Amino acid sequence: MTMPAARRIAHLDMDAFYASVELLRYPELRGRPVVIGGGSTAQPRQLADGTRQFALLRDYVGRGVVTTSTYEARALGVFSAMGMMKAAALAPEAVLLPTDFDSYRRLSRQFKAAVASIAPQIEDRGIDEIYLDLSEVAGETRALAQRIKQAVKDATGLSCSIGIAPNKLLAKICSDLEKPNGLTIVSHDDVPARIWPLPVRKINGIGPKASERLAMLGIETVAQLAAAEAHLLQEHFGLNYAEWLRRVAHGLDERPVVTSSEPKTISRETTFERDLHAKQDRAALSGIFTDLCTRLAADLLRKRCIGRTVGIKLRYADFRTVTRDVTLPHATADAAAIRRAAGECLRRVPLEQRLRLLGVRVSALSSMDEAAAQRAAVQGELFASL
DNA sequence: TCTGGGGTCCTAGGACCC
DNA sequence: TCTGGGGTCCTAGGACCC
Repeated sequence: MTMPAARRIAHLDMDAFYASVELLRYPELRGRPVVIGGGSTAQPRQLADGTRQFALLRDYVGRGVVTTSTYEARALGVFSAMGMMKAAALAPEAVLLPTDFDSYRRLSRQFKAAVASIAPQIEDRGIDEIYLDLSEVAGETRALAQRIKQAVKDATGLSCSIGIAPNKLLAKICSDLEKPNGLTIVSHDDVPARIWPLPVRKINGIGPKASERLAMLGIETVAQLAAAEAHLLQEHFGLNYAEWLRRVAHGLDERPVVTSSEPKTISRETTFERDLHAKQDRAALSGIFTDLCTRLAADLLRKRCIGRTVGIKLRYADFRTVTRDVTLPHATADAAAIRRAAGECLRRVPLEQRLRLLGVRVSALSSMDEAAAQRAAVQGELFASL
């Protein structure tokens, strides 16, 4: 029997990415707690003496959340996804900056291009992280990782953390172990010593709900998960998830590094500054709804996509979320067609309660250009048959 | 000091078809 | 006309991730 060759997989994660990009632009903020996000639009003001004046977190009012924070802000308890008002209570003196996605995307392209020049097998996992398959790349592992880190630094001025392991599961866990500017290499034999002591929450795919339920079974570490009775996990999590839990607890994961993929859904949503009522705020709501459809149609066009299923999402004041969708006879990217279909969906949902969020979504996507080519081919056949 | 916006994947029931 | 088994599509909700 032949065993497949062991793989060499890396996970590369940029350190506090958005915040670090902002520090490139505003170096005087180094060492200070800085928070990005909150839907804030306030740009720093240039003063007459050449210095800049920044907004402070304590002056924030609104319902935004923290997108990223510097390590100094994290030391004060401010983390991603935390409500800004809560963050302001913890770190009133922290500097508040608005998000600037255009800059982050530009730096993202730069670091990925730098990595690709050394290791071309890249799986995109969002703006600030990637997986790499290094199995076919020459070089001793640590030296290779150092080269990649240096290439990222040279291209962007930013640091990253890299984990290298036989699979994506372990590489992802590793990249987090020595952050920031980390480099962690783990083999399968290291799993008991390096992975088992960690809380189960460190596993990508075990979120707040699952870790809560595991804790109720007395399972808090990966070691305890690895030692858990199979039937106990099956009772509480079902056959598939229980089997997955058992495998990841032993560090097993065969997923390939996927170097290209097509989008499945494209969506736009917005949380209102204050909760809106379908009747009293009908005009405002209608304007927002149409605007979402217009922006969504523009996104579809930019990505050369059309979609056959149109859906809405709404969130009530009490945070309950409902969705409705409808599948059309033909795929579309047209704002008015999307608006009509989404309007039908909206009519199927109760609207007595106030709303805090409205979203529009298009799925069952296909390529605009392939669809056009197929229409042309069909027309050609028709013509030829005449 | 209540909780953004953009995604992916999974489950589960019902319709519908053979 | 009392009841199958498999497959696919559609819809709704939820967990999770960045």
